[in-house]
Amino acid sequence: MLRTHTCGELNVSHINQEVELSGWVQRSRDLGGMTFVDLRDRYGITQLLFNMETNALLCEQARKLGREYVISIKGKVFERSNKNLKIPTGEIEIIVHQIEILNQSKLPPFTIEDNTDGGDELRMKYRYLDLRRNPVKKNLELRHQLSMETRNYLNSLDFIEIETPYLIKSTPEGARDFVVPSRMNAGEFYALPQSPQTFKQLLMISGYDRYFQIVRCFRDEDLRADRQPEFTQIDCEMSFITQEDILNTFEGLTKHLFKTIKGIEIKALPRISYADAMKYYGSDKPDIRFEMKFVELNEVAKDKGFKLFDEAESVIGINAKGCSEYTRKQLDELTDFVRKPQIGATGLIYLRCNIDGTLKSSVDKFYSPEDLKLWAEKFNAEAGDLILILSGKTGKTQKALGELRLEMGQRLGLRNPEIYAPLWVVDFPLLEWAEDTQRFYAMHHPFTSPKPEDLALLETNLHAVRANAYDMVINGVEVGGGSIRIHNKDLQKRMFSILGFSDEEAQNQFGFLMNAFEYGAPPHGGLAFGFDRMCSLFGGSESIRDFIAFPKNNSGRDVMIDSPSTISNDQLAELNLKIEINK
RNA sequence: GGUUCGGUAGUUCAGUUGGUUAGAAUACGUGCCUGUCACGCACGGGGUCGCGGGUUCGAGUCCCGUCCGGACCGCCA
Repeated sequence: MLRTHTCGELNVSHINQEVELSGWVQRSRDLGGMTFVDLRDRYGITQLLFNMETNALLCEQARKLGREYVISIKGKVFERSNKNLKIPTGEIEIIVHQIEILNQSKLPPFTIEDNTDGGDELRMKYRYLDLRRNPVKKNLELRHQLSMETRNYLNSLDFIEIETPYLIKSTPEGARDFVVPSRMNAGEFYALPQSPQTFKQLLMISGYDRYFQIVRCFRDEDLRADRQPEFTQIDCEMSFITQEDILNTFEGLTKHLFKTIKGIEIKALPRISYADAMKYYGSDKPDIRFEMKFVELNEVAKDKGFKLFDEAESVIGINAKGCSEYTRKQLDELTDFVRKPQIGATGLIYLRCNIDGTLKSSVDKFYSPEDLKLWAEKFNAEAGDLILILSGKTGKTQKALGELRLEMGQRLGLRNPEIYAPLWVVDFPLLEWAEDTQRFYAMHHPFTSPKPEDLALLETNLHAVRANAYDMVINGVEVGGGSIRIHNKDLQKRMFSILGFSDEEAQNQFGFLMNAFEYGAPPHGGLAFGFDRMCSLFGGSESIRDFIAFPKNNSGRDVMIDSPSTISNDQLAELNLKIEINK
């Protein structure tokens, strides 16, 4: 062993002990007659002291140490005359009598400090240096704690962790698959799993009635700050349960994690239907840290001669409390915001509830003061409030107003990262109609069961069928989702046929599952949490990259190892592949 | 596939209407300094202004193209 202690554990109780420490040189402070060196390892920083008077040779040696040199020292623990109460080891220091340089270091391309001077790109290229920094280290430790507590909790409820294969079969539904060529089966490919969905269902059929897995999943889609091509899920499935059992079990997991990791007691999670989420928040993942619910104005705003509203399917608005003093410039900013192509509204109508009690709107011409008063009443508006109104096609307008609601929440400081507001969104539609391909797609996935009371609608109105599907949403982030699955072969076949699969295609792609349904499939269901998102949420960050040791960039590249890359002709030949790039 | 922002010292950034020798901070180097802990002070080295083309007497600055990176839309059952 090159150490008797770590750099984070020595304190006044160790005074006068001979110790041996190893680590990296964080920085040194040369005061002429004496030199201080901060020695760092995973556990902390310990100050080393070299004195010119007592050991000039060693002190000269210490002065030559560069940043990130790896050294091992022997010395004695002393109480400091000037204590630094900002760090746990700040009351002691080591007077060194022997030093060994284990390895030198080039000057790092960015400083290895909490507030580094390095930009994202450089930090990713030298990720192994970035990982030495405290903020990143804390994130990985948080991730570890979350995974441990998840395992503790689920283990205590008799869940067992079972690994499922990574080399599986490509299926056309859902996200694009990453594929892997098979050397032994020329011209054939494995696909990496987008999720272990079918395998966990098969485990239920095998009788492992409480399964979980903290598992890597792969999707070949464009990336975002909260999306990586490979990401981790807490994947869970249970048998002989109802939706209620699933919600309670994983509400319990969420509470357990908040309590053990953050020390926060979470109250019972509110449940709102998908329909209400869209109606009141314009989003299936509403941020309910703040109210600002949508109010519909159709009754009071239409048929008064204002063409924009008259022709709109929906006139809806939000009440931005205390914003009546917004300047023309601020209102213009908001108008520009909603008109951005990503939001897609055509314009923004406002109603100021002035402090003196008067009402002022951008559409005064068309409405009497009494009309405007009716509007204000709908919002329970008080003097000082600002009503912001959008109109148009219902779905699009809800979505745009949802974005505006989040923007106003942000501006008003209502999206406090210290506050956590989890909820369940339930009763999702089973199916989604796609105009471009003129067919239905499963909103969740094709194994999701319809609500029993909506089964009849499968024959009459597919748009209206609701699913036994649910999402957990925290602070506007979809952290998890799942469903009660279909466990009956005929219903599964019916589902595939609704999705446009021929019997043959369905049998070909999912025959293994439907066949299994014929051998005593229990009722089952489950859900999966986005583990990376969960980490970023607990860590108070928007980006999941900070919580992944070796993440990929926006273009799906690992800039450190420079992947993906081409492969040799020999490798291609072995795989029976020929590359022809179409551009 | 699209929108948008950015690329200047090792690093993070500033750089005015196109005009003398491209700056700051930090990091780094040297010297001084015996209680620092973001040590301090002094001095110093450090630039293909992403790349290519164009406009101009003159381009870091304007135009076109291209590469790279960030955020977003589409996409992500």
